[in-house]
Amino acid sequence: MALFALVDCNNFYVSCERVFDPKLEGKPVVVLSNNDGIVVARSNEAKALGIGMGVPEFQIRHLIRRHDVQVFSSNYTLYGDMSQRVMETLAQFTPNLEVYSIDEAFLSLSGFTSRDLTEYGRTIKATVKRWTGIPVSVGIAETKTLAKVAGRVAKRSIGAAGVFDLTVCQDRNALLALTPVEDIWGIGRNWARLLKQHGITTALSLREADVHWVRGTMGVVGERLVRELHGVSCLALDDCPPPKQGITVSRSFGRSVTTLAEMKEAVAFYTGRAAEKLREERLAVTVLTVFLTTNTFKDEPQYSNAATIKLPVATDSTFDMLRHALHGVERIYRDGYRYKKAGVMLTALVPASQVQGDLFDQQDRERSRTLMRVLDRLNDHMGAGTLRYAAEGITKRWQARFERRSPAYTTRWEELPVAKVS
DNA sequence: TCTGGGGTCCTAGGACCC
DNA sequence: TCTGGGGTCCTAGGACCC
Repeated sequence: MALFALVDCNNFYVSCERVFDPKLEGKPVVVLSNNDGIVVARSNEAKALGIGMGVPEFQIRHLIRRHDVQVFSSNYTLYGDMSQRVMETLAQFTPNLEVYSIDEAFLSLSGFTSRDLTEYGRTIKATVKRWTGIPVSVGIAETKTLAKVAGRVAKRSIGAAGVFDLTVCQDRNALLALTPVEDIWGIGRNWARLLKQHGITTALSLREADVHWVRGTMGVVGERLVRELHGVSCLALDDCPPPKQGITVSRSFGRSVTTLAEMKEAVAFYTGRAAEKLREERLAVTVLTVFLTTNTFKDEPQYSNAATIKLPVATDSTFDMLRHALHGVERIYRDGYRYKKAGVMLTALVPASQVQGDLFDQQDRERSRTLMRVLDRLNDHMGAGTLRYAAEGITKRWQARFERRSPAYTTRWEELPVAKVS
């Protein structure tokens, strides 16, 4: 029988901030998205105040002021590093580990059935807390979907204290009946609405729904989900993820961009970042898309467009990508609009080691590769942006704001936390 | 004044081929 | 009257995830 544990970091970004600033413990804390736009993580105290996920910051200012909510800009360098520490800790417990997202992992526990799994879950939870400072909850069940349900119980039930094993649960049906459909992994807003229209409101009623009807309305995804709720594992542990299919870098601007020159600077910057990620994955790109858009929330003239460029030869060189990307911007940019966002997408990726040559390719690939290697190493060691392209510009007035960002405690020497003894 | 960013998978429909 | 059938590939769009 298949057996999974879902390990989920509690309020992950908030917990990362708390590790380095314990005074935040017990207080309402939120972390904001890029550009300090919306709420992306809340402490339990912040949730209790009614602060929703994805709510724009300006809509909750009154709550922030009244309850002295601690607000942070997101610090992805810190969260990425902390995530890696958590995942390395989990890897101590099993080689069969799927890192599902920045704050979640599935562990295969097949073959562990002779143990007391709740006890094992507690050991995992305690070890992660001790080694990284991050609190997690653990859900255990025969399928990934049920492990998610178990994880939800682990988090909410006081008795569970952060660990819940569904396989030894006395009354599984009652528990599924207490799980609203919209809280099931794989059921989003649209499907929840549709299911409710048909009287399906809980995980239990979805499990008991007619499979053919589900297949007809929700396709194979829905059918798989119903089977998973029945305890039939359809989603295997994916412990060696396939190579990325696409790389996107896009940002909202800190203030509107209204000139072609500034737009080109922003796109040059995004292209540089995308190219770095591409080289990290040892991939090369064959299709590059540039897009830009005005602010759809505003009542003003709207325009958005994209240029897709098929490259003659797959490349991982920032210079190649810059040339095409900037040409793309020139093609789609229209004067007279206030732009809010732009981005670069790299698709149709191939392994960098297998790039197809081109008879008419005049460039010295080897030289450009050496240059890129030097550039990446330098930026890696000396800090991002140490060496960058003239096309990115100097002023960067378009750059997003992070006004309340915590220090990069774990990844920059000059921002290391200091312990003072008095 | 102020509304994120980066992904995956599935499906339907059209083009094209034999 | 009556205009094949089946496969593949690609793309756009819709759903979802964190």
